[in-house]
Amino acid sequence: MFEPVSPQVSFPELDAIHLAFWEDTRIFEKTLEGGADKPPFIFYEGPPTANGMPHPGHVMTRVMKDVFLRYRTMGGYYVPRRAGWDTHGLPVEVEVEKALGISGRDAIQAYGVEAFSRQCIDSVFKYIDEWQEMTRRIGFWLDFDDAYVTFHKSYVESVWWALSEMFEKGLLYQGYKVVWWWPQGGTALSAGEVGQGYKTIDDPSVMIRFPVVDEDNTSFLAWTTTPWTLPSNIALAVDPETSYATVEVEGEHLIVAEALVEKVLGEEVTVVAKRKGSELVGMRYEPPFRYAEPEGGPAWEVVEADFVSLDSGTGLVHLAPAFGEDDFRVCKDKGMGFLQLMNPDGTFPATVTDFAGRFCKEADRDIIRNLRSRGLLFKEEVYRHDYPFCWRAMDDPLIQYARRSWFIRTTQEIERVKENNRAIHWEPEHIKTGRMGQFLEGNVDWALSRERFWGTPLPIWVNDETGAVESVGSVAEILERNPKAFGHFEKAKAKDPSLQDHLMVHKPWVDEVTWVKNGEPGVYRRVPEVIDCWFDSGCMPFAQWGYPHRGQDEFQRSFPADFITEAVDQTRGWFYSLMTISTLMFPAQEVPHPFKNCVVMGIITDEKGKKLSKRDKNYTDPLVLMDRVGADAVRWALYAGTVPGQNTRFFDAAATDAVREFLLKIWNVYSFFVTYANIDAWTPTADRPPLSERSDMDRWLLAKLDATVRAVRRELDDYKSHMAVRHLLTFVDGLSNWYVRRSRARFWAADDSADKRAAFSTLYEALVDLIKLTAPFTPFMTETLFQNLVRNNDPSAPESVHLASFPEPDDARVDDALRHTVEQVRNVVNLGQRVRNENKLKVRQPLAEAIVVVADDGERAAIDGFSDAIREELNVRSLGFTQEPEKYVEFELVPNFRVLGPKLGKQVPACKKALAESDGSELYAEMEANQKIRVELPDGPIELTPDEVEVRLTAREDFAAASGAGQVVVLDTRIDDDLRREGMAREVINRIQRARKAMDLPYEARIEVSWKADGEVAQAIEEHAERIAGETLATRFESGDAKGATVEETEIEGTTLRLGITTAPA
RNA sequence: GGGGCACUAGCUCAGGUGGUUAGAGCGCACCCCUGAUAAGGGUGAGGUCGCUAGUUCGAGUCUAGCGUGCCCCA
Repeated sequence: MFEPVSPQVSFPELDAIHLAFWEDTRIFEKTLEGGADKPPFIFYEGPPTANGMPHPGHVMTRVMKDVFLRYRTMGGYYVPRRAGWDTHGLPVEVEVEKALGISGRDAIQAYGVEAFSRQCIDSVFKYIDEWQEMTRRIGFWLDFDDAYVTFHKSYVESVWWALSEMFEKGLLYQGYKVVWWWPQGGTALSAGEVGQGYKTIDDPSVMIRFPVVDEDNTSFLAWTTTPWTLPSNIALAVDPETSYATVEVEGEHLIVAEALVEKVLGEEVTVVAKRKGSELVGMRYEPPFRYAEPEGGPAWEVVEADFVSLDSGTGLVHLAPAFGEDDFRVCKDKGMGFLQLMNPDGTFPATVTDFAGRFCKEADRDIIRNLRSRGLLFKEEVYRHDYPFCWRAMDDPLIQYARRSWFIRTTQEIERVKENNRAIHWEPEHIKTGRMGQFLEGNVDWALSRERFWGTPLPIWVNDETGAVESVGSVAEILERNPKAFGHFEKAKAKDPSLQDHLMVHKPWVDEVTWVKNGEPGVYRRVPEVIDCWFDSGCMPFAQWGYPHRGQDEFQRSFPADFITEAVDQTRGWFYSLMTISTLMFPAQEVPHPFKNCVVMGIITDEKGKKLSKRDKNYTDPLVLMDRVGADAVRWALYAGTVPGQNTRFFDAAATDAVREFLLKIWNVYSFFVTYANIDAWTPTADRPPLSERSDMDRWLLAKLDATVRAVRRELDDYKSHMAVRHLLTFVDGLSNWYVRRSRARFWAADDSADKRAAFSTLYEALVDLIKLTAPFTPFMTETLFQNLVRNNDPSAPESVHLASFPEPDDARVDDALRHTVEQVRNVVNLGQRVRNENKLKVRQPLAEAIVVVADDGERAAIDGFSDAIREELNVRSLGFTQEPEKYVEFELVPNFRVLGPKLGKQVPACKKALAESDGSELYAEMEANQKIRVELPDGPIELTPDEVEVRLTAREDFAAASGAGQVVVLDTRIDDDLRREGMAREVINRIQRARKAMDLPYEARIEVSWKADGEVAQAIEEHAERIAGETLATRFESGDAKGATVEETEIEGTTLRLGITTAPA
């Protein structure tokens, strides 16, 4: 027996039951048992930051991870799933700053770095409960107990090891990086922060003379909106392809882009000479200021650059590499020198005698005045543009400022990174050559260091006297150099035992670690920087195990990963850091590594395509949504609606649809099955007729199921979950709307026939395989079905559907011809229903005949095999196949382009024309008779075989007929007395059924009916009394005064019918 | 400014290698069923596949240009 199933179901309630069940019985842990005997399937969890609330985007990546991991688990793999947390970086610091009500480096230092770090460590798991609950609720199995954490000492030591290796290989170096700098705050801002602070302001726009050396009375006219950077000028940039004109203006010669002459200098000028930009390159000029000599290379020359625009300015751009990213890049490429005449606090240093101590932007006016007084200023205007300010102090402008910074020389090994990238299976494919490929093409060295507090400290120690540099890869290496290096930390810990050991490798404690070396003067002290937290997470393949200091075996076993998935924003984030670090660290490893397959999800937006944001409240909290519709609905909506790489408009309606379109359909079939199985006491141990003895309908369902199994496996193997979803939907439609609908009578049958046993067996087998097939997608509902259908009846069955095996292809079930036939049959039924609809012939009214016209003999016979089904669906007494098709249809022969295209080439249009102009019926007859036809083409006659043409049938208009997909269905619309009375009888059945429903009778309840009617209706009832009684489960059905518990009076074709209905005594 | 992605029915989206009647769900209209029933189902209307060229016997699908939107970077 099965537990009775209500057609009404609350999925959220079932969720709660299964979550408890899985936890109580430790199903997740059991999927990991026997790991040594199974092939491993390695997954890396991209560590989220738990100091923000999870939102639907996180739900999406989590369910996407889960479906492939469950699939592999059921496929017999050992699939460990270790959680991880990303815990370093600016977002954490900002949260803490907010909580403390402080802001900026100085404020943090004033507050105390020690206390600040301790606040950070407390903050990183602020929302860990919400994260774990969301993860649990959505059904993503993840091992949180053993999570890796990026701030843990052993993790940090692994990262140190990686950095130290890179340092030894010369891959880690110090250089300059231009950042957006907040002078008043003394800190760089991240791109995200910069983006938040734009204001529209007016800046001076000045054109300055740069006198040409060796050309008398001639100046370059260059343009800038930041006069304060002029003392640090290094070069002028021109576009090599643009034409530059030397123009005579009031006795002097000025060089500007030819296209801008009129705009800049007016019409009253004489062009003296023209030169291409490339000819100007290398020319020297007098800089406007000479407070200091540039270092590291030549200066004050014209160079070419790719960003010079003619939209504004003069076509020559002043370059100050210390204060512009483009400037820096161009000057570095050309090997130019460097000059940075500006203190980090935004004031001019003493060297700049005229403006010493002045704040950069405020000095602009004086600088312009100075230039004017020396005759160098040509023109001054006001330039209105968007300029970034500090988002925390909107009066403070940001400036671009070159800072000393540590880099990883990724460019040195970039070809190997590219090779690795090419070997990875990206889903969607275009990431490989597109977003990631292009990113790698433009690769620059990884700016690694951050002048912040809460991060992995850069493990570089510099001798404060000799400048010698050392890197270390572990605490042990430090202790070798100085056994008492952490004495201060031990002391602090003795005073406060709550101090976590993890903090000994963090600021400020690690900054106190020093050592000296025998025979060497000076003390080794750590550099102040911490590192980019993307480097942390990129180290996770080995750092999660503490490798190489420990966890050697674990690392070997779990490297590289088979599968990872995150959203597209990780392309330049985690995906890049994983790939690059792995390439640099493990040069001998066969590509791809450290992951083989990567599914890149798009981002989730609201229904209008807008990014989800906490502030706009344009999404429902995932937990609230799940409590409303259940986790499976949310999961299914995401699988059905998201395609890798594509943005997804996810809104609550999609989850509601998922319930109706998928979950409830399966539930209805399940409920139907259990109801009748229990009535008949059918159990899985009953006799199961062999496949060969089952009906076409049964074998069709199982053939369809098998095709679905193959398709779903193929798509999941290929990481195309959205395609797998479509196959499942198609199967469920066939199961519900064809198999069950057509087979219901077989389940009602009173006797214990072989056919009924076949029906139960088939439906049972299909349901069980279906839920296994679906379990990775909707783990909750499928568990319900599995427990009741399988586990309840078989104590030896797996304890959970998630411990069961994923369905395998079964060659015995394959029957492509049968699947094709049923498609044809369903099409015939649809066409017939269309004819009825168009002719207003309700299905209740029987008709004499349906005539099917098809162009193919074999198909005709196959369809005839389903005659019963078609006759019932269409309510016709007979199904016929006409001998004279031309009476009902017109034939048209069209080339089979797929076949004829390659064969005929340019003659295809001629062939199509010739066929269209011939008499289709004659051609068809000829083809039927000879299995070939002859067609005259301009280039000569050709012969066509049946597979080279396609026969199209169109219904003639003078019949009640419909055509489509190569078939025509004609209905005989004549209704004689006999048919009409049968129709009336069906009306009577309909009225009694409605009354039963109104009486709320259980469907197996027997009734007694008395009826009263006149004329043809009475005659119809008498003729069909037995059938009426049978279908309505009436044990007595007789004419007479309508009396009973319920008396119904209705009308059938103008005749009054009175019905008296009583429940029959048991 | 650079790179990437997208543009298909009123809405949300599918459409592996180009093949001639472009699909689904929702919504809408009409209807059916009433023993899966506070469910289920059918039929229909609705599309110059963003625009313009090109390649091809044949383009939603390939190429180029343009337009619009989104994402990443600057």
